[in-house]
Amino acid sequence: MAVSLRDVAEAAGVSIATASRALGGKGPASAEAIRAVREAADRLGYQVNALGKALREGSDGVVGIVVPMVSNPFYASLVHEFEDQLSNLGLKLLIADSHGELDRETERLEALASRRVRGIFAVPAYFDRSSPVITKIARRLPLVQVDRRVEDDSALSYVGVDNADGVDQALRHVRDRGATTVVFVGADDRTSVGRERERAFAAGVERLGLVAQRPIIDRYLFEFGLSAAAQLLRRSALPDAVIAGDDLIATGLLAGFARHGRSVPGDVMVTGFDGTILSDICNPTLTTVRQPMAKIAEVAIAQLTRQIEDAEDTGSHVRLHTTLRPGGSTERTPLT
Amino acid sequence: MAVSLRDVAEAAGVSIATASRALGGKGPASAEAIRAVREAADRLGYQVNALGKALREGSDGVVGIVVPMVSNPFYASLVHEFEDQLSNLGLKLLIADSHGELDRETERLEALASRRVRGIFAVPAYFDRSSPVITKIARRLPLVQVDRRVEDDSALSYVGVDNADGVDQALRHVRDRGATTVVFVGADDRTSVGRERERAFAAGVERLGLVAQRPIIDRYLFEFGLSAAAQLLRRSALPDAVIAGDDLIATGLLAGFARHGRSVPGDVMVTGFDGTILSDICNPTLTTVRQPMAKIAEVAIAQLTRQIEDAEDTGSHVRLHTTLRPGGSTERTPLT
DNA sequence: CTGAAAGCGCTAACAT
DNA sequence: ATGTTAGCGCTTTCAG
Repeated sequence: MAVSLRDVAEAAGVSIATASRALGGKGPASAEAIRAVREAADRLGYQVNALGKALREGSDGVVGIVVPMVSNPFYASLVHEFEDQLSNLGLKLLIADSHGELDRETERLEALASRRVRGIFAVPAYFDRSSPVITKIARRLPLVQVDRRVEDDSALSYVGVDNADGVDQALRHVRDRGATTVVFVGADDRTSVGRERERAFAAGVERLGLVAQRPIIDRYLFEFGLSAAAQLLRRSALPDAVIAGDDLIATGLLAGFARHGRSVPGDVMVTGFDGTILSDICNPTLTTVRQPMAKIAEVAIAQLTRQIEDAEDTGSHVRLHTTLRPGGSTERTPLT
Repeated sequence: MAVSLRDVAEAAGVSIATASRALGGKGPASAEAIRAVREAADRLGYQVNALGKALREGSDGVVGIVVPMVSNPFYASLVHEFEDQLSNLGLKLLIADSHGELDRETERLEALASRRVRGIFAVPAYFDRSSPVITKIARRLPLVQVDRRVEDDSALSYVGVDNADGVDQALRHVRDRGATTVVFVGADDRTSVGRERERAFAAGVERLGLVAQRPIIDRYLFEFGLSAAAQLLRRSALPDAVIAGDDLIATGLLAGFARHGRSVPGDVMVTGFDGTILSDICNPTLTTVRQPMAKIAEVAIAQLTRQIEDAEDTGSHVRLHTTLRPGGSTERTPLT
């Protein structure tokens, strides 16, 4: 089998304790011992067994993240950011995909917890139904909610964006470009994000004096955007602008309208949410509400670190700002 | 701290061994003991410490995957597939991002190996320079190369697609639509995939009697496709078709041409590679060479499983077939 | 500075 | 069927 510390110690002619100190650089060790042990370790191709080390130390340098769907470019980028920044701290990332389902989410969270990861970043599948698991796990170990949160989470940490303001930015943007009738095409209204965006839309419409058509709500999928476009075209009149719940839906709308020969932004304007690469790729490019993904990861990691260091740390909620990035999908002469 | 098996055993009034058997369902245990132990475990909120279990058993149910960049939709989807299928086998996925850099790749592979993961899926950063580390790790534990491979890897397992045939499918497709001059815009020619596609292009051009312009090679990035389009436009004449190294580059080309007022497929046809969601999102939709991602994951997992079960298992190479998926980017009347 | 020994939590012989 | 015991590989008192 693999070579263990014992083998190295034997080969170096020292005790296993000395070998450990020599390699770990923690306790005292003579230069001579260090040299001999290092030499033996090299020669034998020794590598610490992280499991043994972790068992002894209570936990290893692994943190987990549970996202609803890695293949959604937004979460892919987010995971990328986390992996990146965590690696600079010497931490590894265990990733789990909940598919936005409670069962899978529960199972994954339990698995991570039982592995004694140092902490967990979670994007809850549901606003209400995920609450018990998330709360339960958070009692056992450091946990930071990212992007989405659960209800009754005043004791939990959370990092996300100001969705209400984000939707408002989109609404004002299309309003300034002449829109009077608008519609919201969003998703997952049983998630905090879905609810927040949908409500912000309703409130914003009211405040800005716009007219809202009946919203269409389903899932964060390109295919949904596609079918939503068809649905909108079946209605008596197209709105001036469609505010989509995320970039995936927005690009689906774009493709759907194109497929039916409608022009964006000519016949209808479209805005997205997230600021993923998708917004650059589509044609016209997508006006979207950009989330500061690197910053989200940074703040979330800082929060988790604080919780790890101070078990008493009480959860804090952080809302970061979004920025509207104008693209071709709303390119009209602004009103003055 | 957390409640351990010992606590449960005590509470249930049995020995720790009985408790283990009662919970694990492995050895013999009386119905009465099982009931008592379960009850105690529930009451105390016991959860196995996966670390202790893993140390004892030599490894835990974790496998690792190292990809060059999770935020590339192709790898995001691949990771998604792996996570999905592995979870059905009760395995967890530890993910690492090499950024396509040798240093990071080496570090991540070592870390995974030292954690005694059951096995590793790796997309090597380089065809040549990654060879030593991949080979070394593969000697220590089950490893399957995915998508890309290293040189001198006859002893290593590999699962990927027939890139040569894939590029050929694209070439024949544009040839059938009237293309005579073509150009390859690819990337990472120090990876197996980059080389294979580039060579297949050169060979295919020859065989089909087409005329190739000087290729442009850089990285698998949208931004590169964008600048490559500009570069092509600066040349004396635009080719009839551009064969891109992947979807990211292809969509960059599409955006680049659009930005300069050129029509695709009118002025120039474009094909991609991978079959990611990007090909649906762009406008026109992208004709692309689809990789069977689910199948790739399936075969790779089967190979890893075989290696885990049989340490002597000698590496096998599997090349899966690609399928050309026609999109708007090459929509012309086929010649007859 | 070094070695002996304990123990992290768990499972698997082995003995009863 | 159950309990005792021996480690998995490592770090860390505690003596010396």
